[in-house]
Amino acid sequence: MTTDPAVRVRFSPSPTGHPHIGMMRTCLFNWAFARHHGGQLVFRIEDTDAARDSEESYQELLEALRWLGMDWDEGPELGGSYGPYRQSERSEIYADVVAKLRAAGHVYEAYSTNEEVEARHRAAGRDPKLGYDNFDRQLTESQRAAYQGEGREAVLRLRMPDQDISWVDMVRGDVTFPAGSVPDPVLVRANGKPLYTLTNPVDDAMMRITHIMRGEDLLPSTPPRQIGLYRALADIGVATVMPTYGHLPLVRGEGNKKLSKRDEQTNLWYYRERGFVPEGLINYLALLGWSIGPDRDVFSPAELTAAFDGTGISPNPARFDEKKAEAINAQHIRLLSVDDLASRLRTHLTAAGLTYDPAVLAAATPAGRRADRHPVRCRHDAQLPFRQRRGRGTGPGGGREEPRH
RNA sequence: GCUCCCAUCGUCCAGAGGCCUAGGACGCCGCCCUUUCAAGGCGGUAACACGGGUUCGAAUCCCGUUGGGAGUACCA
Repeated sequence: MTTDPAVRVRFSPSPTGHPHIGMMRTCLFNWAFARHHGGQLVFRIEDTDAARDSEESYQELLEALRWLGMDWDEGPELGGSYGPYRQSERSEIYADVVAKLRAAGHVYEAYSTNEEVEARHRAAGRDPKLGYDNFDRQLTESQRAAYQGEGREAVLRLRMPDQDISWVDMVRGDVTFPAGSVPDPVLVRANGKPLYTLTNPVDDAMMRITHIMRGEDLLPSTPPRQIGLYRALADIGVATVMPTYGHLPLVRGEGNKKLSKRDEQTNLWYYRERGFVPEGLINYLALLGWSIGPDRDVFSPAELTAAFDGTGISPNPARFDEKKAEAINAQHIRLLSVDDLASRLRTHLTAAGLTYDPAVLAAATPAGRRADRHPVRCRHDAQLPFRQRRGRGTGPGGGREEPRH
């Protein structure tokens, strides 16, 4: 395999639930990396789990990226030369790859149930929770026929290479998994539908992805399996470029745990509703595992992409600190022009079902920008003049509109 | 259990062997400014997990311990 000098990265979420703040951070790093290097960002939807994926969620993902101002070069709604970009539309491609893998002997049919695997571990005196034991690798024709005779349906598993698997991680340096520590993964379900374990590496290979930056939560299982599969894909001519991996530190919530989907703080819209501006949120997110330079933490998206070359990413997990996020956001708000802020305020006023008077808004905005942490609070300021006019006869802006900027 | 990852103030980041009596930011605590709340100014609080090496010299390199996290699905 060769190393392709042009940078091609991807953002490949599954459309389940609302846009997750951790996911957005992952996308941000990929976006910044692509923009910095003048490369391409491929936006791909991994919707191979019909039971969990939803159209609403997909639409929210699009809206999320647009709101944050992260543009992509290939993807749904846009096209590109490696499409389609929704995995649910790529069935024939996967079927073709599977046929080749099968012909080359890289995959095999497995009939074992989890119970049978555990029973075998127990019988051999091993920990029953060890995972799949690669038992079906050496099934004979007659054994296979017997299982089929019972009406069992097989999953397709990848024959993992019998060597240590190691790679140089962009964030962590050398990482090695000993041979035999990762069981043969299932690539295709018994019902014939491909799994993420197959589609993700296949698409990365076929879309010529050069760098894979994603969350650390995927580190223990995914890279070994993917590298194993990549070798097989190279063998059958599907993969030409071995991507470089970079595993980004986890974003944690208030506890010490990874941000959980049930926590409202993981939902991107939570921040938008609370008055975060995209610039502010992006700035804060970038601070989680990275820094633009010594003793500096306020910067624009443009400054981010100019500086973000993929080096210097911290390997340790970061806690999402809402207070600091708000503080960074507030600095961005103060950087906004009065007109700009006023127009953004309008959205919030309208969303809150409040009427607004342009004159009042114009008067309150400078004060709001000067003082408040986010537009939601400015909104209260914008209402203030009404109260004051009634109660104390003070003019719009409460006398605070003196031009101090 | 097994595999992998991580380890500097409460939190995030700086520090890539001597510049460190460890710096910035958020938070917190004072004071100043201010009709309120903010914002702003000034000051303060607070950390290199532990133990061994290597070295003239270690927050920085190596090993171990401890602690934390993640994964261990026909989810992604």
